[in-house]
Amino acid sequence: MRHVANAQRDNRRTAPNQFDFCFFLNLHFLPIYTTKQLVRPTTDPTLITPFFSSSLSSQIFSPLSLSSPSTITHSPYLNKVSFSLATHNLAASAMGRAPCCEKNGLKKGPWTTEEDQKLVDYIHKHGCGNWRTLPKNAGLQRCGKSCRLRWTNYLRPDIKRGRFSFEEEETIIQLHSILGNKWSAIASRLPGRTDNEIKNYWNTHIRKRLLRMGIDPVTHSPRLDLLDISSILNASFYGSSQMLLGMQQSMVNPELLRLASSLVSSSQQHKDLDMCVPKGQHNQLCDPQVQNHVPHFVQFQDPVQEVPACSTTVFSTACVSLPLSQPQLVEPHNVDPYPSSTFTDFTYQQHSHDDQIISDWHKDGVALSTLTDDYVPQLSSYNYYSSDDLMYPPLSEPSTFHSNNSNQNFSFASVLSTPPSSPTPLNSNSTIINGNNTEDERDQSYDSSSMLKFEIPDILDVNEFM
DNA sequence: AAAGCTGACAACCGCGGGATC
DNA sequence: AGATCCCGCGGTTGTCAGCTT
Repeated sequence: MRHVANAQRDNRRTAPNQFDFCFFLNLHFLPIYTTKQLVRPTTDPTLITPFFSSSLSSQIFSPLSLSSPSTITHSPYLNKVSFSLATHNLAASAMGRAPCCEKNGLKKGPWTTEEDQKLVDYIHKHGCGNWRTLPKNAGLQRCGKSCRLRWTNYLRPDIKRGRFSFEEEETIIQLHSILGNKWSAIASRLPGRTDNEIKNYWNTHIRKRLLRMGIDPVTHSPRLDLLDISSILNASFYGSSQMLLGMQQSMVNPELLRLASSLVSSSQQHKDLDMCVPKGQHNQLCDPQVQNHVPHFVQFQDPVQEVPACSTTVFSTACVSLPLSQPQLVEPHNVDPYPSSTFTDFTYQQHSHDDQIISDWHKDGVALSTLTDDYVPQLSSYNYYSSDDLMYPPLSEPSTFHSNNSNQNFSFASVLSTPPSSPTPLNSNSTIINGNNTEDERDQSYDSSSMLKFEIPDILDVNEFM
């Protein structure tokens, strides 16, 4: 049965993603101030007030972060000694692999507690020097590679297991938009998290979520081909009351309908990047290797011309322009266009090269921002965190931010992301992402009317930023 | 209750790059 | 300069638990 299930799973892997209607709605109209406000709207206006407060991230979700702190989750394999090596090797053989340890009679598969203890004891005494000789010296029938992986991904004492916080997830997404699948580089900026853990979390949570949102998880750009616009416009989708609610909020807007049609047409015209991509970057964009490192604000932009009153709002990692039905302009004052609280927040010393990449892209973002006279902002404003659920973007004015100066770029991340000089959020248990309670909570949260009708409370004086 | 499906994640693999000989 | 060794990385798989049908 198992192999049948796996075969079916494999088939699913190649199957196209089922379009999820609600994510289309999320995709283009959801303000992305930061996902936090939208994902976790609070009914307490005082928690909304510090909209541009660096302490927002820790405050905004406090009502929902009361759930249990991170719990240590132990490996399901840890106490399961019974492991069929023959079966495993058979499977490996079927996969066409050449098992690296089999020829040496070395054990593979799940680690036992005894093995773990041996490894830990040895490393505590001698350190983890030569992985090749370590297993022999430690009395383990494992290859060095296996020992290293076990140590680095599981046994290392500084590993922070448990659920990912919102801050961590946001950091992962931000960094992934710049670094691509450089999991180790991303992990170096998430203390206590391993690259494997982040990779798994990305693949099992974030990636799927982005896909359902119609966002290319590689480029972090909207992928119109992931969306079945025609099905959106199909009346059959009206079956769900929730969808209907969303439709009432989103599709009723004629601008949205126009946008939908424009998206359909523009989806066929995405090849031409000249209008927004400086020469010299074109080739990079064509290079899939480079694409991973291309912030999406330099990518497909053309649909925006279909939408009036779009502003140029350059985020540190997510260029978001918010379509407005009215040119309600908000110009943030006293906002450092290149604040130190964006990527320069990362004070880690490792991966200087990747830091340079981040820095470079930051500069590129700045450079691009200087082109904003001609720069066509990206149409979509989407929320990475809209998860699997309905998150209908508000079209109400207060929740949209525009600049009345096309040259005015400002980074929401600068004011909404993890506060500078505050490493604690990343380790905080206060905001939990993955886990039984939070996924459910998030589901409930998204389904709630407060989510669907998210608005910035009156107490937030938007005029202050106008 | 059983079968099937899905999510999650530990563990494996091959490959590439740097260090060393 | 070339060969080999070693390590780390990213992609992939296997397995289990829980859920759904």
